[in-house]
Amino acid sequence: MTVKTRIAPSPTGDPHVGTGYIALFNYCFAKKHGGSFILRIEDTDQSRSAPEYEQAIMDALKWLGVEWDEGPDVGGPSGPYRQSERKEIYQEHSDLLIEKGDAYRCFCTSERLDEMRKERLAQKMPTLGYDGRCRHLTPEEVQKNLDDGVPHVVRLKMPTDGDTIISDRLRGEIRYPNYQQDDQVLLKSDGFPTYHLANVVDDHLMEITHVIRAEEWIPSTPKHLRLYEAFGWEVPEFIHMPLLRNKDKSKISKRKNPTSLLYYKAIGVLPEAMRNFLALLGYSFGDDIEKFTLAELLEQFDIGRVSLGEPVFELEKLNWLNGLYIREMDPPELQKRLVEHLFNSEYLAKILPLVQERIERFDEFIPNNPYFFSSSVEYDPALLIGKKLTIGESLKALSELADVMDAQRIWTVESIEAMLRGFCEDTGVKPRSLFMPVRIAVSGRKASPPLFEMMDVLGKPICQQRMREAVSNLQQHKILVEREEKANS
RNA sequence: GGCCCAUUAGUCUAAUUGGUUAGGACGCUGGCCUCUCAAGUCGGUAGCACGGGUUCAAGUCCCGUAUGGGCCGCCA
Repeated sequence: MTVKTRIAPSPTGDPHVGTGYIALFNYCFAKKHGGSFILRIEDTDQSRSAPEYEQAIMDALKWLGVEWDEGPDVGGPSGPYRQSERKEIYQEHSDLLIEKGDAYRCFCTSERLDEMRKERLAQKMPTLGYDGRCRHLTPEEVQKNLDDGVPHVVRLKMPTDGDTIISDRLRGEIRYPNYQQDDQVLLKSDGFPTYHLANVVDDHLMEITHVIRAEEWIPSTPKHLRLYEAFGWEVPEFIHMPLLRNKDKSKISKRKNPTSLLYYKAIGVLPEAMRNFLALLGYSFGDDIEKFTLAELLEQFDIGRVSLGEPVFELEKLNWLNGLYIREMDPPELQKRLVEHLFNSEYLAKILPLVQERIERFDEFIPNNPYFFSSSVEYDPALLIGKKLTIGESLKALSELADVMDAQRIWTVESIEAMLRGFCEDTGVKPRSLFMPVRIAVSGRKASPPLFEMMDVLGKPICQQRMREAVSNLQQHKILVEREEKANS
């Protein structure tokens, strides 16, 4: 048996450290066993997927040093590798299941489902999933709905008794009682598959032998097993990796942590350090060795050495590792990489038009514009309070804007201006009140080049992080102010 | 609310067939080095969540409790 693993990211956001993390382990496992590793794009959510994100994910994985043998860009024997291009395959498989009686059409509206969920949550009912209403529709009723053009989904029929046992390489056997599994949607009303169907069908057709994915998938694995069984397919081996955590131990999230690989690249984390650091989360090299190359890791890799604790994504060790890599670098190589990173001609060419009118001598170039060269900025948090706004209003605006910024797909002067002005229209906050705090947040200065141009040059990852920092700074400032007021009254 | 996963210092982890003064690293901290800082180097700090069992012997096995987390979407 040839080992085959995959990373299956969804292009719905910036390249995530978790994707890099899981990709790294899939890659190592495949290569260690002389197998292959494939990249599959899971873009079945039409409303959220975007080609820009797909490209960014591929670039980020390459940056990390994780290379795939098959994928949308390089092709391969099991293509296409983009799920949006495999729609018919899923529909055929869905039809097959309906024919065999393992799946059924469901005509329930999302409104009804929402209401049901809310009610059950309120009543603290043990099961929150689908109640199976359409499971017992007669063929005539189904036909009538179909004839009437009622939108519908296809659901998997789960067994109502017995147990499903998941076998996990790291965790042993996990037993789930079937009665509490609801009938998962396989095909959405837009004809696209959900993760569950697409994932199982593709893993089979692409001959994936080992599914290495995050822990959050454990609860839906019984559904996947049911699908393999219904199709009569051989089940791959499951390996559920621990989930990366915020400092408060919750699942890593962009509100509490920079989660974009682009950000780490932007602040000058070396890819070899990032990869080394990611490997260290949940994995130990052995022999007390903490710094190792990809080749060294591959040499001794053993998936059984993964520990199941919940690793907190803390940057101190990353910084230390990065320093180690910098110190060992040959000075010419270091110079080359530093110039590429911070003083490349493309970057300077974007900065200069903004700075040209604002300097009188070259020696002012960097000190007058430190925000272009340093990843963090410093300022008085009180400056983040917009004109005619209270602290609370400013905080709300900046925090909401940070969310809007996260979802911004295209980062150009025009799109940034549209985003900021659109935000003002949507929220009723005046540009006069908003733009200065944003300027402070991204540059730390009251006087700076024009905001949109400056944000374009700084790039999305840096602006995002500075916005998050601003929100956090203002939050702390608010607490201080409130405490003072209390003391005075 | 139900189910599931996890639990070694502030953080990442070792100890993977029960036997160690529980090891390493980051961080923090002290000394040395040194024109300063950093780096380097030598030291220090701090841990088996708790309670029961099994055993000559438990971080390790079993049970319970607690804590943290995940999932319960026409998201993935």
